[in-house]
Amino acid sequence: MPRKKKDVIDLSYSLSDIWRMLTDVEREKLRNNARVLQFRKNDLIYLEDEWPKDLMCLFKGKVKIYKSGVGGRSQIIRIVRPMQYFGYRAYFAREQYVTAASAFEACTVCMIPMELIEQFLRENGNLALFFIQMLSVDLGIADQRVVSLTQKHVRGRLAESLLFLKESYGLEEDGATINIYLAREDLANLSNMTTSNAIRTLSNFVNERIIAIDGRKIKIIDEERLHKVSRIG
Amino acid sequence: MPRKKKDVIDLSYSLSDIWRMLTDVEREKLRNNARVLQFRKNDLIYLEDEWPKDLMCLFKGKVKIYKSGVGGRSQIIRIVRPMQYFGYRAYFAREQYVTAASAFEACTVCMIPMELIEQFLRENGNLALFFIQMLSVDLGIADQRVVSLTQKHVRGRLAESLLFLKESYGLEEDGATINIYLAREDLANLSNMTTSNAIRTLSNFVNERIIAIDGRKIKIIDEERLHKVSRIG
DNA sequence: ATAGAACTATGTTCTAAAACACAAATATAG
DNA sequence: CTATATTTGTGTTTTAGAACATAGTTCTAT
Repeated sequence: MPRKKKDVIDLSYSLSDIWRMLTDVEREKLRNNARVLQFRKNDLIYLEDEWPKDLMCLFKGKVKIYKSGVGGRSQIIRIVRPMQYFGYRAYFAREQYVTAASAFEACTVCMIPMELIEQFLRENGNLALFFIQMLSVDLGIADQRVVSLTQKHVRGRLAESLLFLKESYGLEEDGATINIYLAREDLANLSNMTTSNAIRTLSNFVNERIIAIDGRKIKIIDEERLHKVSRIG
Repeated sequence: MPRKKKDVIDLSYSLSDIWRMLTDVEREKLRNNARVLQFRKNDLIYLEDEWPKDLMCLFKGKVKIYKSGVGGRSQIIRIVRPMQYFGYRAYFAREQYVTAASAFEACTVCMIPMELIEQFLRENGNLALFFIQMLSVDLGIADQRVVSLTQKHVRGRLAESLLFLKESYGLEEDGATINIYLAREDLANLSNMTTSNAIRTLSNFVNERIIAIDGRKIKIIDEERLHKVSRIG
């Protein structure tokens, strides 16, 4: 499904976070081993139970990391935006993937063999700290998420997701419409609720003039209120 | 509240995971900067919103890492057993703690300044990998936990917690009693349910001859069934 | 040793959210 | 450009689990 990218890509820019920590020798090795792949909307990037091989950096597009749970119900664990790294946790833990990743929309992803990354960071304290920091931030978010998803009510969880999507992917030119085209089901899977509940609650938000919807496009009318609902419910 | 430990402790044994990766110079620095503190039952070890200073290694006792959520309801995020490290995530993420830690029972904890650890691992690839691996494993557990806590029903969540406690702290000499003395409330906070539900469900398990209870002591009678309940509910 | 506090147990009521059902509106493939 | 599949929207029913109430029991601190 994925196809190789033919255009020349400037890795020093696209991988700048990592690039700037490397020596010339390391940069050359990286250039020789990095592959850039294209994925289409809904393509799978990796699967639960696969063995991790590559560090992935999202160059373009939007990716969801999710986990299938009880009775096929799926939970979106985190979403990836361009310039972010993913797919490396399982390798470091010496485990198979416990999550799967798929493309919300057409994506360009850079794949770098994890062996190479591990080799680099054994010698490169800054790079090691970079990964330690990413993992630490993500673990903090995961801890927070456990409490939000289990303790907040439907309204609070959905409001939190909308704000989270806005933070992650930003707004369109009108300064109000969240820049992602999501099915209600994905919104539900992100917020730990049924699709009906996502639809219903979204309608309620519209009636309360907190948001406006036009098909799958969601416009935030009253961000203040949305924050409040996210906190209080 | 915490008191300094007077007895001499063999750090090379108690911190062996880290110790064996260090040079002689590093070991000397570690010895000069490590402090060993005693905590009594229910003592707080660190608090939400505090700035992290030390890497902590639990030498003796049992610790819970928890987070207070909506309406003061508390969620136990993870539990710590002897020889495990904790308290370092927030430092690496350059954040205040998002969790708190307290002692289930009398504990001995070794505190090592995080500045020292960071300094070591910048130069020591193995030590860096050690932390990367711990964080990666914990992040995988957290991802798994989000799904368990949100999708499993009360019975499944409680069964999972009992098995988890058994894995973490082991069994007593009889080969059946879980080696921890927990209030029903803690069991509830671990399993994301109300105390009443923990009590009621525990009673049900007793009636079904899956476990036996004697006060706070829980004996696993039919581990097979417990696994099944954890999966199916 | 004993009073008071905290914990455990169990029954009852209430409610948020899931499950189900179906119609209408949109996407997508041929 | 249709035809079919998928997604969205709403009303209704059901249910798991929270909330509440109260009593008995076991800690724990003085």
